[in-house]
Amino acid sequence: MASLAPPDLLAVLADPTRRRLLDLLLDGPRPVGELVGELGASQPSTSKHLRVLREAGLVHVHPDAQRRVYALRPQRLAELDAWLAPYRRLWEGRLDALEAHLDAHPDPEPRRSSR
Amino acid sequence: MASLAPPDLLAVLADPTRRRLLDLLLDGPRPVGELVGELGASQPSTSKHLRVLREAGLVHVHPDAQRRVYALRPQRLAELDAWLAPYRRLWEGRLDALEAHLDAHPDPEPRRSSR
DNA sequence: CGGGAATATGCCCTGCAAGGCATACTCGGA
DNA sequence: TCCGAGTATGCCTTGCAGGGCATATTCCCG
Repeated sequence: MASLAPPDLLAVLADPTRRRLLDLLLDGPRPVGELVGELGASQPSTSKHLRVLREAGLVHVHPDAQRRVYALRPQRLAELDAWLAPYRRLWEGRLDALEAHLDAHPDPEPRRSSR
Repeated sequence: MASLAPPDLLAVLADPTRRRLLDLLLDGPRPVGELVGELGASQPSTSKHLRVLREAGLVHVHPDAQRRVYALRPQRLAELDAWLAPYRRLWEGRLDALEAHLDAHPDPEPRRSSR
């Protein structure tokens, strides 16, 4: 089951600027102008990033006169959370002990080259 | 080599091939050869991706003769989980009302002239 | 109506990441 | 000691993402 429908999501989140945008939106919806200000990026650049976020379903826009108020849309991130699930079991469980063990022994008992 | 100051974790995960590698490793540690086989990618390419994963702290290598057995290292993913936390609260909680509201406004139409 | 504010788009340019190929390296076994 | 299996690396090329700039677009207001 491809819990992570569009691999896009991770790719979209790969950009620090976009993550910063999401962070800013954590405080609540904001018009582009404000985002531009706090971001320090140019307005066109910001708009483009917002578009990417919008197309990824990570934000939502709500027109207010000539303004566009962007708001967070966290649902999509639930998919990321789902993708993470199988791994979470690993880092949460006692497997960590095994991991630590391996980490401490870069070169344990050599095995036979049997296949 | 900075183990504690990894390259953008999300940037590393942005690559589908690398995610596929992680997925494969969910089943347990494997030598490069096997990974190459199941991945369908070339050996050099696979090795490069593994390197990126390794430098990001997402996998761990354990030499076995001329083989390199790669294993998952989920800890780093916990960071991603942590990053996700503030958003999780949103999609899990009381924001449902807002979401419902947003749902009533199909916004993702770029071209909308019916005003 | 015209002007101006707020935002989106299109185009161009640059840097970087990913793939392919050949090759260097490192073991273990005969 | 030499050979071959298994893996890493270096170099080159290409496609694409992101930034900047100018401009189109859409709206409010006087």
